[in-house]
Amino acid sequence: MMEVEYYRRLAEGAVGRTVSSVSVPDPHCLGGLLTARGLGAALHRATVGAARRHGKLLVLDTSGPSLGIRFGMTGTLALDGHLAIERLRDGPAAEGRWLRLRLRFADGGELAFHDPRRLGRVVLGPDESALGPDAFDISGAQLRAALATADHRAGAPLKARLLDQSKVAGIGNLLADEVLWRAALAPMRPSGSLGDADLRRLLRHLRATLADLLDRGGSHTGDLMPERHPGGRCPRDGHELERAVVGGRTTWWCPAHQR
DNA sequence: TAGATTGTTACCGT
DNA sequence: CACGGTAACAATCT
Repeated sequence: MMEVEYYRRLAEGAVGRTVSSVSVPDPHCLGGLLTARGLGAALHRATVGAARRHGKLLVLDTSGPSLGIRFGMTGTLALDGHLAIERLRDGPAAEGRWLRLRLRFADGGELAFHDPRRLGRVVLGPDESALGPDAFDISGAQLRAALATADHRAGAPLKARLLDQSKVAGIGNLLADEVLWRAALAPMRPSGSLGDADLRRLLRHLRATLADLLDRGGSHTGDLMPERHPGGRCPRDGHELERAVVGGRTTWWCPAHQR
């Protein structure tokens, strides 16, 4: 999601520019019933009004319909030939090998969506109502509500709730592990079991981690990242990390200090 | 080579 | 019905 914020910032450079044509080298990237022809007709001569982000969804509002882009695991964006993430500058995306969608602007520039693994999707009029509050500006009350469970229900594991985009929008697998590690909370704890002190600590570390990793360069830049392998050790106390599948994703945590 | 992968969603069981 | 777990998707990388 941090990555998507980089894409949003890059896409701000498209604001005020008018689409002259749309090409879709890989129609597989089109979501729902959208066709290349339909997308082209909808965006032709549309002017980009804003580049917004809601969780991992990038939204380009235009004078016509809004364009929504989900990046999957490997999608990335380039504006006027400049990739959003510098470390990918010389990568295959720069060759155009995985170009899935390209908007050309009347001024001669272009916005390109590249996606090697093709899990990303492009839609018109994305449904944002299914997304919870954005992790960047979630309040304490909203976080409490996101983790709350129905009476007498144990609830999903804490990490599963954090990954649920309808509860909190924008937290991915690596970020979830990093935040829980920093907040000293075990990922499999029932989400409804957190007390006030736990919730305050989680919110504080969520905010700090987002700011920190955004500054460092993305969700893969966390302190836990280099230790996510068999034999990896906790950077805080040196205890061997444990691995399990929680919330459907590979999860690494320190059994010594995460409770 | 076998296994893992930064995400989403349809489907299934409780 | 609401909730939560699982597999599938797709292609690449280690």
